[in-house]
Amino acid sequence: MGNLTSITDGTSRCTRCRVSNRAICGMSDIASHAGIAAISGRHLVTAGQTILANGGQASMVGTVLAGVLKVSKTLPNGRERIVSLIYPGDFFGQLFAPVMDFAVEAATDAEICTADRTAYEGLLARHPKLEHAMLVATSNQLALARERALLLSCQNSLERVATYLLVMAGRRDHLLSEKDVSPQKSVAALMITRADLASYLSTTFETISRHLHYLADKQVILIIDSGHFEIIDRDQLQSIAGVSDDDLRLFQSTSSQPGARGRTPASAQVDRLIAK
Amino acid sequence: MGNLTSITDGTSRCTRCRVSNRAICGMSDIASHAGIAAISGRHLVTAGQTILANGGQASMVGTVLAGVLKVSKTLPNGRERIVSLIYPGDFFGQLFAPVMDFAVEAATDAEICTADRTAYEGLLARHPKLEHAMLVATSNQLALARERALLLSCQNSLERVATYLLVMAGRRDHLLSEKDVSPQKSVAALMITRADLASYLSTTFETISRHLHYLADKQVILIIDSGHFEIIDRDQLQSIAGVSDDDLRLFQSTSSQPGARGRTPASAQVDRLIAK
DNA sequence: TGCCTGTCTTGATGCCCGTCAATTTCTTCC
DNA sequence: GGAAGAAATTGACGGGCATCAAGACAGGCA
Repeated sequence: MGNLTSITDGTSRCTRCRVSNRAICGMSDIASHAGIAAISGRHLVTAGQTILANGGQASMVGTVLAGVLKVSKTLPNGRERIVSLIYPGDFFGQLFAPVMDFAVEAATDAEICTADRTAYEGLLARHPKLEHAMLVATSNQLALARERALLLSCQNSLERVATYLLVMAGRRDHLLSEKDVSPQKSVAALMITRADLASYLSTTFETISRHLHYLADKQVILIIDSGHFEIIDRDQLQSIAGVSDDDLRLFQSTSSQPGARGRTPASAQVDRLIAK
Repeated sequence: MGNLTSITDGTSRCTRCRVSNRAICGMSDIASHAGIAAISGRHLVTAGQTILANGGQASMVGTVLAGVLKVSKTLPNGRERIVSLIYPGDFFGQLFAPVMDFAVEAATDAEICTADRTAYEGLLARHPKLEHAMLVATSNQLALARERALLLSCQNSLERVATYLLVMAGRRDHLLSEKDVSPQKSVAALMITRADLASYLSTTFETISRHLHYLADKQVILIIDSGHFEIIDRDQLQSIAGVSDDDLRLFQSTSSQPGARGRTPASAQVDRLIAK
């Protein structure tokens, strides 16, 4: 963790963590809570920075506090793909395997909370409740990975773009509703560059650009700026995407704890990072 | 479990189970071992039979003893895809969620060992070692699902077919080597129909047929019959697939326990099912 | 043997979308 | 404010592969 920018201030205790209502570390009992605090620390990372390298040591695991991380992998032939995106409250890293199968990088400037992997594994061994929470979270990640594999193979590129817009709009709606804000407009924020999005959706940024403008021409969405899109006709967008509400819900839950509906303490920095 | 064909014979104890060296249930301590035996039972299923329906109750979980199961899902537009294949020793089903996100069906005639889901979850709660084993297995499944998503999105259809042949040949080599058999030839058995394979590889059976004959024309493989292919030039096949040995290994381990190298007791039925 | 059904093979056609290329717009930094 | 570079837009072209279609082949059954 030597190359990460550490933060030390009065808010580094887990109980006051801004994602404690969503993250693994907020779900466990007091004892393990204290244990996590002892082995973890907060860090700032800048967009593009590598946190864990593919093929390198799986030295740590962590949770995203703000911003977006990308999990990516490169094939021998040089083609690279973003396998999954990690949002605030989500766990990242790799347990029980010393060598990373994937790379973890910051897709945007981000704030993360990390712990030494083996120390964390020791904590899991000592705290069954924490291990249980970890199993639930991993099961959810597995369902999500399979759902993604399905969409990648069944949908054409327009459908994938439409689905991403719906998911991101739903995610923001959900976050805002947690803060008792009910906005008139439903807005999808891409949060990441077109190139990253293209890699994630398994297409090219030219194709993404074309599809976004096609949807705007059809009056289904309104382009606010190159990173924000207002959903004008949600029904039609969903019809184009060809997915059910259930499918969307799977992706929208930023929570490791399905159905958890805690209150997020207001945080100017989270707002800024989400609004970005 | 009412509609499954149950088996009751002298071999239904977990300690004598033919996949106990690979499966979850073989990894835990004696106490949980006994617990599993109390809530589980063996069943025969025939090819095409639905074991757990998408959208239905997640009533049970289980382990495959012989044969192949397919995990599939249908999108609202009617397109169906096989999301993953479950081989002997692998866990199947869905934990901590009452409604199935996917369907589980028998791709071939198969023998499975099942347990009531909530009873199994209770067992996990009482036996931390079992829960730990479950977490390790789920983490591995997650890595595998991500690897598959990567290959689906990075490889063209010829590369995917080549990869599948390598994986299946490697899997068989590995199983045979566990029995101290070292065959001259390396043979890939598809084990499933071209239609299922097409769905799994996200292509059509026509394309699969073309690619298999293309590889045969190039003297890379030899068509034994429509379901078996001898690997003549492994290096070239791997070069066509464009994957590393590491990538292949991820798929080949039928074991939930990475690196486990136990002895499989010889079993005529397993042999028949593998040879099929 | 002949019919039928399911699986596999092989050919012809079209289109989605990746690739290349040329601008245009936005960002950053002096 | 202007230059340099990155990101995004827009157009033209071609190939991989899905789709449609027809035939080959094998197994089951009367």
